[in-house]
Amino acid sequence: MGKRRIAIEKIEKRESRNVTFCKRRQGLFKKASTLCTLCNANIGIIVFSPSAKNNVYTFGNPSVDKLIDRFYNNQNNNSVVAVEEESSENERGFLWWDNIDFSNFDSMEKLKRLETDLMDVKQKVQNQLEKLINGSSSSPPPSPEERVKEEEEESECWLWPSVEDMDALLNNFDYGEQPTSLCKEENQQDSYDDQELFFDINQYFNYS
Amino acid sequence: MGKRRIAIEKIEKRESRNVTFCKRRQGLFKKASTLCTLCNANIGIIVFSPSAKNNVYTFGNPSVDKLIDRFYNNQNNNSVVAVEEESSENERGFLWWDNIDFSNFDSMEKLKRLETDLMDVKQKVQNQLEKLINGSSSSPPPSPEERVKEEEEESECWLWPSVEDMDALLNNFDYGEQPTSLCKEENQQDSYDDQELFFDINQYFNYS
DNA sequence: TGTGTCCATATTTGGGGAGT
DNA sequence: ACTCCCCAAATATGGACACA
Repeated sequence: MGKRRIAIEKIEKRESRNVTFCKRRQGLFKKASTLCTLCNANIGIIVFSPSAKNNVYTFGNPSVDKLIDRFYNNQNNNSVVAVEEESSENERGFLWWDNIDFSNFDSMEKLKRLETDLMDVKQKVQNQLEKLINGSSSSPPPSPEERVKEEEEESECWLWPSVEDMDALLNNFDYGEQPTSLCKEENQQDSYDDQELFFDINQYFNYS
Repeated sequence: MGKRRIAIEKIEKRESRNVTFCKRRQGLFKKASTLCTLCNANIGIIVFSPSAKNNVYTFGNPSVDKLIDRFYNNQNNNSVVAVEEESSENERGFLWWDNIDFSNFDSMEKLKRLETDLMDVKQKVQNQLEKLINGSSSSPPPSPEERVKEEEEESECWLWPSVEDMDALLNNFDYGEQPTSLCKEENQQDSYDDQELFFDINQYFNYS
């Protein structure tokens, strides 16, 4: 890639070698960087310099530490999941959300965001539902059977929990009609934060 | 470096993104390889694929494990020049649901399935909520190390450490991907693996 | 020793199409 | 989903020299 072609073998001249090392290392990192950006990938690189100082150069998106961490964690997950996979009898198979580690949502803040996003999905699903129901001539037209089925489904309002389910959920949280009630003696101890968020969440998951 | 110049920003078209990822990943490893040879350096690279399969590709001369090991042992004694790429995404990052192509759910059958799964997720969210509310101390207390990690992670995509879009999210599913093999100075043979299990659900998603 | 600059040439890679 | 091929256009980088 230069004015001259060079054999891909160790560069003997110390001087040239260092210069080349410097240039190519930069090039490597740049490549990694653009790859990260273009494909939204995560890359970690560790380079041990051949120089006397033996400096270590690293590149990380995100940090190398996190990537190494994830690297090892993934290996674990893989084996775990792989094992489970064999014992999976249902045709459904595992879907990613089966493996969400909810303990990661260790703050209302995080949960709140998840919930907000789910709301978004919900809306989209409903839109799609509408499309399917209202002349779905654009997409693969459902068979007459399916059509019937759709209508049935619709009346059931299958998308989100049934009223019963909703009640169960609310009860579960011992939360009741919070929106209007002023307070719950029992739960007073709970932080106000929780209460508010609670409210929000219920509202989102509620039927609309 | 192609027939056309492309902006260095996330490639939106999934298809192109994957192709580019494939090409550039190979290019990156090749660069690393020649650099190793030319300058007698030691390089380790970990690349998390943005694809649904979440393959993890690694390059190591010598093995990635040894390099990581050496990396940590050397950190204290040698200067480390690090280049940390800042995440280009907004703080929220892309989440899988941002890229769902709902037009793929062209039948009640499929939509129904999505819905069922989402319900599951919802339930889990609620459970987590419950845990948070009922004394956060009850939930499995993270180790000190993990705690620190969590805090660090928080500034980034809260959902998953270093996971920013659907592809990445699917990662958590992460399975079947053979523990990366190490490759010496040459690109490793990418494993073709992978299960059908995911295929099913993935086909519904179109991260364009 | 480690980088930056210039210039000409060696490589890489986007597009498009195809195969596994 | 991931590779490979072809080809042209976009980059990367030797070699030489300069700077800190």
